[in-house]
Amino acid sequence: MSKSNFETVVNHMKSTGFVYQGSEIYGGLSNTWDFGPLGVELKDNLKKAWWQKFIQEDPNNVGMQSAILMNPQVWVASGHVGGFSDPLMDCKSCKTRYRADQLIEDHSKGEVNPSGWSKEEMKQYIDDNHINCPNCGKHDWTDIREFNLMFKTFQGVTEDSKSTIYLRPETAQGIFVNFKNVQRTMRKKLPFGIGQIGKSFRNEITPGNFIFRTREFEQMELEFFCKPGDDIQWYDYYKNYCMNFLTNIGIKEDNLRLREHDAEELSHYSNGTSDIEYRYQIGKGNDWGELWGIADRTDFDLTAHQNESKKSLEYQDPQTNEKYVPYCIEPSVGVERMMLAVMCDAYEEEALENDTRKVLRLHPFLAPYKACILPLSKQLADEAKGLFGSLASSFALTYDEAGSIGKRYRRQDEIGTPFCITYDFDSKEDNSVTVRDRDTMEQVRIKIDELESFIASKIKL
RNA sequence: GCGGGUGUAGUUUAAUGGUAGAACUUCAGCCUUCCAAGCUGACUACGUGAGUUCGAUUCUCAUCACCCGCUCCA
Repeated sequence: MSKSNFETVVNHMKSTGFVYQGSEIYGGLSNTWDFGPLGVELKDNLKKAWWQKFIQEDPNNVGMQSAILMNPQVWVASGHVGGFSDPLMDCKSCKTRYRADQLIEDHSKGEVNPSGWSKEEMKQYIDDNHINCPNCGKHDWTDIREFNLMFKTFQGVTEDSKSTIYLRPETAQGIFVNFKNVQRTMRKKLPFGIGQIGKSFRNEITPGNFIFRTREFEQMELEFFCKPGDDIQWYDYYKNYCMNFLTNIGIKEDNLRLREHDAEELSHYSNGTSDIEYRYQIGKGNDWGELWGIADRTDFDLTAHQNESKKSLEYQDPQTNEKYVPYCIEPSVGVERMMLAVMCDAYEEEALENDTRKVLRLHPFLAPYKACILPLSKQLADEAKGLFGSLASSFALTYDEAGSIGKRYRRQDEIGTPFCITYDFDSKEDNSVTVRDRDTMEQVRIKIDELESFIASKIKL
């Protein structure tokens, strides 16, 4: 049993139909990846798992799906237009890149707060105060360039600036702006949560590491609203809940850790932020990578939208008639990152007597195919296809008749199929098939009538 | 975006200033009654573009992509 490493897993995903390079036949487009037939199944199953555990099984929570394109004022309120664009400048001498505001803050030891300054003001301050490159000591700066992380596009046929809109950089704001709608129409009382799964877009300065950081990605976010003061308990609750979710879907506990942000790292509006990190083992000295962010965002977002929109986002307590803006706990996770973590822990090269077997030990709930239907001989192909037809409406299945039976088992091992169902020469007589287990490699005889409930019982989360 | 590295079939690779050979994979046929069998055959590659040259996969330049750092985050 050899330890899987990141590179092997990436190669495996590329060569077995999970992920392809984006726009490959045109030379690619940097940091875009397409999910193949197996990748989309796995990704979909991860989303189903999240939805089941965070929405379906939790009487407090409901789901929604907001539009990717939103009124630009949303991003003013959230701080993504303006404050969140990074003013970057490079040292021409040693080519190191800095954030201008960071340089000024560090230089003044925190006494000067350049947030809200224009880039000209910042450049002026840096020149006036002779702030030199911390790396090489020279004063040879490029101009400051605003780097906004939001993708811009235009709404309407004419490309004038009035119709400039953005692709959302996070799904959360779509929830905040619908807080009242959901609360009223679902007749929700605090505490309750609203969850959403969907694509977000960020013009990252440095994307990379395969699907770990891409400019287009999919988030699963829950905004859990509660009474101010109750936030600490729910914050802790969700830290645990998320951690349990991950181990439940097959991520190894040893490869997970919870890292609490310290005071300096903490956003000014946050009462606490933790990252669940996974040991991706990407590159050297970069073992741990952020997987799931859990933040106590206080009433920051709802208050910001209340101020910007001039619409009340207060909640009235039905018992006390007290009115207040709720606090919010936000567990936010990237689907692709979760997929990567799951794959890294599932992949194994298992040494057998004469060879090694590549096997993806995916939780059956997540497996792209729940079972593969195999005729023991091609003479049994018609019967096996009939069996496929009778089960395909219940599960994602595949079918294979090419090559030896052992070869076909191994093909399924590589893509994580938990069960192989072999229709043999006795099947017609005894109305049974052989079910071979991916993990134990053991075989059991199962009545065809009982096959559906057998599989169903094995693939639950 | 900046610095460094890499680029030959799906994968791993070989050779070469005269347009590429293999293994595994895949596919077809034969065979095969439960863990990568065998036999026969087939498909598929010099990332892209330009330059030098009689001729370039090989040399030069550009470009694209990927990897490692800087930075950031789900």
